[in-house]
Amino acid sequence: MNPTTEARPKKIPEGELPAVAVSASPREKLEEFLATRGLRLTQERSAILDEVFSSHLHFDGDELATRLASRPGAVRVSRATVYRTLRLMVEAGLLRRVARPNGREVYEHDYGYPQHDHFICRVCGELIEFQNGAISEILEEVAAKNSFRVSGHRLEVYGLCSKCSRPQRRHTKLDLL
Amino acid sequence: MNPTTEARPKKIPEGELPAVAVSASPREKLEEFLATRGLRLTQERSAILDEVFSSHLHFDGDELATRLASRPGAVRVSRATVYRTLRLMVEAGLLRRVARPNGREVYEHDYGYPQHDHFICRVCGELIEFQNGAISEILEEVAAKNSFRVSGHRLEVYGLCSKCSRPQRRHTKLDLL
DNA sequence: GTTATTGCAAACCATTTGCAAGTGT
DNA sequence: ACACTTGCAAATGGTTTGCAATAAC
Repeated sequence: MNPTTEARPKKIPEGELPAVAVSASPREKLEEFLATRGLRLTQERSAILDEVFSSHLHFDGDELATRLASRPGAVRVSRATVYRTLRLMVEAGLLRRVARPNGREVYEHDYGYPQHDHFICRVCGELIEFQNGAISEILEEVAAKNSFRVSGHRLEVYGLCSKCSRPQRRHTKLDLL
Repeated sequence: MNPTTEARPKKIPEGELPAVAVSASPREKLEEFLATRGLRLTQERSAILDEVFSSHLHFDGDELATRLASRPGAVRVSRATVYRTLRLMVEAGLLRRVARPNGREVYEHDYGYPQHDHFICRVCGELIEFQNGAISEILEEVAAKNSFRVSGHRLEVYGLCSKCSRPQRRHTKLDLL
């Protein structure tokens, strides 16, 4: 019940990191986060962490659970725990949610990775990342005028990717929104 | 089964409308849309249309269904029909979906209303609209570089509204993402 | 030894859908 | 008459949660 920050190993200089400099590994970051909450780094959480950061791809809870289940010698992790842990990792600043037009919550790395947004193809559903500092700047300006304090944003740009905008377009069951 | 555009009353100059000029009422637009699809403007759809355009507020399917149910002399409209019609109205270009961080799909007018985006307060959940043409321009540029063909976007800017960023902040159960 | 954590299965919950009855043209 | 529509209730489907068993510190 002690509210002071007694357990805070290595004060990491957050905020203005140069878009590439990673001060600590995702694992360290997670450990730090868990410590400050009196939570534990269990085998399950560790396995999830490994799987999540094994590649820089977008994924959803279900996929992740399936991937974990198919790892040969690893700990079994229930779907429930996967979802619970994903929530933790979002709170810890390791992951970020990126909505997709079909109800599934899609995640991506948010730690040690520069801010970016996405193009989302209405046909094939592919996510294409892009970076543009001007957008954040504009948002800050507009926010100031509205006395709004920005802490983050989610920008989804819909349309057709180069593959799907070719002459002979195929029909896919994906035209929501 | 005739694919020609036989029923197209009043060719409306879409696209570059001056942000205020409304060429036809939402009802006309819906009728036109339904006609081209061989669909009907039923009492239920009509009632939903009225309710939807009775105020320029954001709403979700559930809310709308409840509102409709509480209208004294009006037709009863089932929840299922409300959802079905909302989908139609999105396709017709009358409504647009604006995601909210809690799973419910939020709608807003998209016809006769200028393109805009939203600030979303993490504390009170309020949606504040703002307009900024520069953002769309930037997106077009970046998209061109990525051979992506933009058809629309959804930008949600999270943070604190002026009310909630005052010194003594209250605690609310709303801190997702 | 506590207290946090997990797995399971059931619960959630907004939205969708099958189907038989009803309605618009 | 012939689709298109509706309402109802059941189904969906990703995500969450209650609870007893289990593991971490």
